[in-house]
Amino acid sequence: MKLNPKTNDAYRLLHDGALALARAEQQGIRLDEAYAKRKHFQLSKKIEILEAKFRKSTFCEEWRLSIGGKSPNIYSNAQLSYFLYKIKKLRPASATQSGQGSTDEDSLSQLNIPELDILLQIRKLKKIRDTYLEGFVREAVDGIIHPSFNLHLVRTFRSSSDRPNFQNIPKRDKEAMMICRKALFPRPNHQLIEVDLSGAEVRIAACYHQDPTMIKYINDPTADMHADMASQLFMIDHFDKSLPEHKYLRSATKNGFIFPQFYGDYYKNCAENMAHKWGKLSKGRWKSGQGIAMPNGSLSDHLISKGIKSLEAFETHVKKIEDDFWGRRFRVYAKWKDRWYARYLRYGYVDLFTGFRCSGIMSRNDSINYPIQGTAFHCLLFILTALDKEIFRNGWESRIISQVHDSIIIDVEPRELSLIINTIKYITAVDLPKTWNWINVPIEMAIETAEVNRSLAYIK
DNA sequence: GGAACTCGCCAC
DNA sequence: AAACGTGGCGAGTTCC
Repeated sequence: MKLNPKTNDAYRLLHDGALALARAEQQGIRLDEAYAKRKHFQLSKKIEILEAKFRKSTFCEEWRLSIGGKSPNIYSNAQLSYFLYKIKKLRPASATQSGQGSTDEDSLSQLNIPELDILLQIRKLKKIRDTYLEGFVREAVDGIIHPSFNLHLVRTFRSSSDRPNFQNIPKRDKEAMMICRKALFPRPNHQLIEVDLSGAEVRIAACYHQDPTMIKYINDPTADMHADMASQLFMIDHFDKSLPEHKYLRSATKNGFIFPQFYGDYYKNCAENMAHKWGKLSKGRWKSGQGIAMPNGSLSDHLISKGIKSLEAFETHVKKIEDDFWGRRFRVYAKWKDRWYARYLRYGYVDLFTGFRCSGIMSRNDSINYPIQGTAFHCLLFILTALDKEIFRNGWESRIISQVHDSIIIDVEPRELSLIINTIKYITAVDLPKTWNWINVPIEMAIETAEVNRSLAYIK
């Protein structure tokens, strides 16, 4: 891509940011190599056993015969797709970009073939072993990993990371998270901490569109956008966050409706995902007792009692809520999106508050998303750079070691912990809005810490 | 034998 | 009118 900072300030941010990130790269992260190799071995054993089990199955035997008695390559999705959808003539749940029947996790599990679950288990373990553990060991020099952080590769002016990529280490899946993150340590007698720009993109978006409803949600600690939308989408009369069922639907709404809507998704996808992926409801007409549990019965019973009896009816319902979301609740935001895209069509570029310019061919969603993503990252980079400067100015031992778009990971000398935290808070609350006066909502950093000598798996 | 592709899957 | 944004990487496959 063409790097196109428009102003001297934009150039300075990248220059100073690159120096700070270079120091993080040079510092690196300690790898417990013996652990990584031990885990690698254990995973190989497990994979071997699962593979043997799979190869003994009638399903695999059928597959073998279908290709003339050759041993199938169980890691070839092309072969698997051919066997499932051309030989066995099963109906693929979805298609890949090139139109082939898909063999991703969602599609395979919908076929309800027990042997395929073994295959999915193998895939998961191989991902952990080959991408993460093997990558860590391959890239370590004298027991230290030095990942690269790039500022010049991403269309939105975010960063990327490689050799190894330190921005996609498993976190959500508990098992994968523990195996991978237990390999990574601070220097001896130090502790790892992670500071996170909370709701970075939503807040930065608000600086652009200045929607009063959104600004209220951000400023009012008692307001809860996700809960409000969950109540509306699932027709919950009295939302109660202390009920696990309501808490689950709140998180489903956040990840299945609100964020996708902000990225430019539309009601049909949202409705399908909310019903199927999160609500565990079938396609078509619903029966009693289906879906996830609710305080009184199942989700299907609850929705049927509200007059929504099928996925199609739910889609219509979600469409109405989407119209309300953009047409009433966040209408200022919606109007900003229209104006913003119109301006891109007219000029062929969009400018960021931070002095960068995104140009080139963009979709409507791109033209809206890029500046928000980029600007949110620039806030993080500003904080990271200023913190790095303070660390060296004061001669502290603590070191920034990594960064993941809206968070910074620091290897902290325990006696400096409160100095580091106070410095970050000051930079975020005072220096940042003073430097960039277009910031008109509070920007906050949340801090999580691990105890001394504990791995990245224990940050909380 | 390597470049470029597809697919799947990890993160934000 | 159209319809989810950004990356990196491993394995398999295709092309030259």
